[in-house]
Amino acid sequence: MAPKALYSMRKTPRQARALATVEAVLEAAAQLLLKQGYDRTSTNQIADHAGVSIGSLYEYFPGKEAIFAEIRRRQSKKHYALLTAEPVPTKPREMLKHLVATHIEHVSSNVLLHVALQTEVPRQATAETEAEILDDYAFRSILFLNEHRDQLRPDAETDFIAEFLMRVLSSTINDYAVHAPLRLKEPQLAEQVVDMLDRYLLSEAR
Amino acid sequence: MAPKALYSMRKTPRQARALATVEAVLEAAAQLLLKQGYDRTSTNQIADHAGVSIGSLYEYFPGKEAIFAEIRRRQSKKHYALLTAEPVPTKPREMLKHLVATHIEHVSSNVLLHVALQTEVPRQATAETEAEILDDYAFRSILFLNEHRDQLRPDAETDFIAEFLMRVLSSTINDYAVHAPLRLKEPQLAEQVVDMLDRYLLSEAR
DNA sequence: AGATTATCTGAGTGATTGCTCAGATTTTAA
DNA sequence: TTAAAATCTGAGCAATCACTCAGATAATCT
Repeated sequence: MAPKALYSMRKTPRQARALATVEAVLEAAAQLLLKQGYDRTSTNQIADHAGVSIGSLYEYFPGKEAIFAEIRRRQSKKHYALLTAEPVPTKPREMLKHLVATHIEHVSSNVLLHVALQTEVPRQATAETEAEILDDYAFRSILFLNEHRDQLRPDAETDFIAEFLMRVLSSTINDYAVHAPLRLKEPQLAEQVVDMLDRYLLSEAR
Repeated sequence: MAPKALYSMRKTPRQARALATVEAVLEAAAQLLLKQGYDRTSTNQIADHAGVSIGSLYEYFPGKEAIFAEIRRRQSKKHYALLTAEPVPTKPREMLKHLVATHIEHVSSNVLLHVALQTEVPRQATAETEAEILDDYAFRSILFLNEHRDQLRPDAETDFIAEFLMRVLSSTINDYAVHAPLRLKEPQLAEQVVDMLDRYLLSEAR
């Protein structure tokens, strides 16, 4: 028996109108998420707002959670695109600046949606996507760190540092997004994060 | 008309059996949260598991969310108790060690519950409590930082540093709790966090 | 003992929800 | 042109859920 894919799309739209249906559903879901939160948004309501019948919705999404998982997936792709858009700096400090600035830029581009996805939508629905991003993110970091191994703190393994770096970076910025979104716009924040990570990364152990 | 208090308790138990009821409800709610998640846990189910009638439950809690808000409140009190238990170090680096170790200790004491409260329970239900903790936390930090102002980086305001410090610290450890709970037990984690914050705090600006 | 207050009970209610399905409509392919 | 495939429709079902209430039981007070 085939296991049900709870968080991925049921089938890919082949015709233009089908694609429009899917887009409308995602758009409506995002708007309702912001307006009323996850719990108070029903699939029927999403279909209504999208101008689509509830049957059509279930043609492409196996359930409520899958809709928001797909939204999350798209957000991640945007972030990834920002991150790998040329030119990517190669010097450590510039690289850090790039990582931090990109993360802040991405989060800022739609703070409300970013926060809502993180605080309203059940973890499980976004856990897979989350993990994929992190893995890729981590892989690249390890490569990068290895290139500059000689300049880095020798008291911890590269793998640990790579993971640590990314978790500090992303969790801190997410935390500001959730609890103090206005601070995201202050250049001070990016500066201090970069400075902190730079000092941490490039200094000798004590 | 009195505004309904959605997230606080309806009344305080006066007799011993009433207190037992409340405790049983909280205990059952916590267990079910871990086993099935927030959405799939109903108030009737909580009452059943607690060996208490649904009516009794609503005698003390105005709604489902209030139950979990109370659990959150108690967790925070525990953390606070740990944090302020004597002796609290006074030297900056020792203070940092204390903050980090306490946070990790608290989170580790019941990782699953900590994670579930953060990822499953709707934000609103815990937002107030969350804010209270942070405020107190911040207030103490500012006091402390001001005492050692001469040793600190002069390129940022004390208020900013205090907030920054706490957000980096707590969000990083929470992130590990959610995504890599096993790492919490590695001494390496605490060491690196302390080291990073120490370098950041005590160095001159560039 | 009697009165008052606190606590407990649980069947029942009204509302909502996620989702199915049998068939209509449109597009594509032969 | 016509058959097949893709897409859409939406009334309605089965299940669930948070919560109430009218009255029973127990503890406390006078």
